[in-house]
Amino acid sequence: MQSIYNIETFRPSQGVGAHIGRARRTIVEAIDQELAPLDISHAQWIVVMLLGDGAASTAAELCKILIYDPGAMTRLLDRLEKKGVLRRVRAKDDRRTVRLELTANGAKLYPRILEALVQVFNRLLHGFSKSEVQQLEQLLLRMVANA
Amino acid sequence: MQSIYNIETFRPSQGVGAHIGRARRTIVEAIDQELAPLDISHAQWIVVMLLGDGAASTAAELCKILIYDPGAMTRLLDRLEKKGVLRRVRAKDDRRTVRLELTANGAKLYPRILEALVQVFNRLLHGFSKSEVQQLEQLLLRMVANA
DNA sequence: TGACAATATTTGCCTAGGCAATTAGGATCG
DNA sequence: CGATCCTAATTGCCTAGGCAAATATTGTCA
Repeated sequence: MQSIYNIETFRPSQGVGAHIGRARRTIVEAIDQELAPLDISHAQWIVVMLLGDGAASTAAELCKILIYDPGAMTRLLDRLEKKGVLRRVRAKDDRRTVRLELTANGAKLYPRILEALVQVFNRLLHGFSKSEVQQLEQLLLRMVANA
Repeated sequence: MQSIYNIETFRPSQGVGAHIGRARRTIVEAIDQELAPLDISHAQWIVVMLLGDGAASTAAELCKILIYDPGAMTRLLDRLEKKGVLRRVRAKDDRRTVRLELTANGAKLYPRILEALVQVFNRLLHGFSKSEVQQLEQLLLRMVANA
């Protein structure tokens, strides 16, 4: 299997990394604008999104998924708890872990975040066929799987 | 043109956004590990990379490319200047702008960063054909173009 | 079992980033 | 020319994140 890049010809600002970075910043910026009325930071709506989606239910899981510092996560969760978005519930089976649950207010937030995401992605994916979206997802998945 | 996602079936943790986020975090983490001996943060090596590559030469350009706060950029550049990585040169034609130049030390840093990037991307893109890499780049470009 | 490693979370300390206001230089157009 | 708007960079103030150490709990295995 040939190498993709070599040091003589690689231009970092034109490589896959630069494109992924730009795409990610574009997405975050667009969703932040969409969610501006909710007065919630992007780190915060990502967490609410993952909890609402059921993709994570503890701080450790969030940190793993997001490659995020546990100390910073504790404080991020503090802020969301103080806002009344979520609550911490000590798990019975493993008393080290704290289960995170959206409150009624947090649960109301989730569909609004979802709506913003759907709207932004449909705009950014305008002109894509479904198979192109799948292709994109598959290619990214394969990159991550190589880590 | 059909919509890609709709609010009833969209699972954010499985969408394109989540994959892009994961890929980006995976890349940054891998490069940070590779560059750990240089004692340089990822925000810093990205800047050195863009300067070395010639993709940017002023703070404003960096901010635009990176969607980054100008105040934070000033201080990031302060740190790199204090480290002796770059210097600020007031432009003659437009006295508002400060041109950024890598110092001899900064210029020595660049190939090491390049090497780390090439190594990491070749690993993460293992098993990709060149046309698949191009496909990935094109799909991401089209997303950003829709912004 | 008992020592020891591993995991989940939290706290302290320091660094870094976001926002808004400020300063300075340029561009535009009457 | 001059009033006004735009752009580049910086600063102050506050918030947020990274790292390392501490605490509590669970898993491992000799």
